Amino acid sequence: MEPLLLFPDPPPPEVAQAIDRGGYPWKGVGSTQTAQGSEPIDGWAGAVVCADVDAEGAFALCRALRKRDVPLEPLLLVVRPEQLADLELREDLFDDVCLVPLRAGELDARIKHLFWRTGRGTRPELVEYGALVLNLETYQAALGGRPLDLTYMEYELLKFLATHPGKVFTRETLLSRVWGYEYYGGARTVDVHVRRLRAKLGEEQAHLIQTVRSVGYRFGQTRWGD
Amino acid sequence: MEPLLLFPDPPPPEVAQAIDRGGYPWKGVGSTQTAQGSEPIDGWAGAVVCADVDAEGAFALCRALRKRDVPLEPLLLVVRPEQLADLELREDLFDDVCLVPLRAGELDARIKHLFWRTGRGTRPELVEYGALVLNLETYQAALGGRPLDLTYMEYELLKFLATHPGKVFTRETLLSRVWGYEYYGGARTVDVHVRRLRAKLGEEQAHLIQTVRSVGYRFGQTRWGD
DNA sequence: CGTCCTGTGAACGGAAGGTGAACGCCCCTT
DNA sequence: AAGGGGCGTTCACCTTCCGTTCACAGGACG
Repeated sequence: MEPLLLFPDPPPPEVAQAIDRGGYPWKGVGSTQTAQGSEPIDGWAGAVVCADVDAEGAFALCRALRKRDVPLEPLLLVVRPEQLADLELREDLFDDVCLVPLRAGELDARIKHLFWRTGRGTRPELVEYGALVLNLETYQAALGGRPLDLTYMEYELLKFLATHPGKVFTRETLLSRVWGYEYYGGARTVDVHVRRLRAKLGEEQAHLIQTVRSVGYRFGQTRWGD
Repeated sequence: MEPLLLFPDPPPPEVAQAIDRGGYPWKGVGSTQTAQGSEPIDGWAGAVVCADVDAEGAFALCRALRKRDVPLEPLLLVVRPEQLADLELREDLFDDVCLVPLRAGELDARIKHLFWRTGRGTRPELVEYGALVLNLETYQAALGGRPLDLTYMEYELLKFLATHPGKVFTRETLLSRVWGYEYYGGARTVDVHVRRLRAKLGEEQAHLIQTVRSVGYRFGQTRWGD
């Protein structure tokens, strides 16, 4: 795991101890310049900036970390209660705040939640497989940025397949899972929908849906098959 | 401004006082059921859920508020320090935490920051999407400066759609969210209102409301990246 | 070579949504 | 109290779309 950036250097003992207890690697940084120089190859996992002593330096660092091409996230600010008022016009500089003196477990819980947020939190519900992206909220599909114009059943079928990559489904299974349990109709219907999906995926990506002879269909690559 | 939801009912005095000091309107809610029943037409501005006494009830409420078609945001959880460990597998239920006993100004600062993050609170009186502007205070709508003469339901429907651009809503969802939970009527009513909205938007902008066949309606263009 | 199985093209039929109009309710005016 | 206009709702009709089916051809496998 990439390390957390901690300001200042050395950081307050209680903060460093709390982060150590959470098991996160970290590296102290004393100024904006050293932050650039000592940045890991894979970047920082996040930052914990203590503004309790050198408030000006802390805010300057936050600003610098945010103005980069890839703004650093998440950024947790540690301040004294009296400094809360100073945050009013600096909302864009941080993602969460923690007050000193720290309370047991609070810093750890906040870091956990921040990681969860930036990892999976507010993002729209997506189903992704390679260049294929299905947006479940907007009922839209795209392949390498190019939007796919799918009908309802095509979308549902592709969604089901893409959420179970590599697995083979019989036509009957697909009919019951995608069309509905009570569905009673010809199994060849699946074939036709697969054909149209392949056509819309384009010759390039048509192989994403593979035929497993005498069994059914499979979505996605197999590591040792093709 | 729409009120904040506060749990439980009545909320702890120190929490209620802190929110009053921030100048936010609020309404106490005692259970998941009453939360539905007493919800304002324009929805809640957010929620502050105190889990210090009735933790189970608080988490159940959070879950209910998040599982809706339009998840309630932002949601601030208030817990005792010993409860921090209970949050580990419930990261999706809240946006921020605050510990009791409260420290001066902390709750207020957190609510401010949450509103800033979610984009509401800063200017709740306007809803903008491209050339479309809805003035929530005066109940007026304009398209590229040209005022739109909308009826009440047309305005409400357009407002709801425009505040959730890109997302698809079924007719049933629109009926329950725009018309009200207890509404019982034909789903085709939505179609007619959509038609009139499209007509008033003009041929140029009629595409702002898109039909998603077999699903419902969607407002605005796709947001793939941002 | 024969048989299964799947790909392919086309056609059918039904469902979903657009459209125009009418109904009924409420409120305002006279 | 009667009349009328605005507005939300409902209905009937029609068009378009698309899911389904069929027949046939091509390919895999024994």
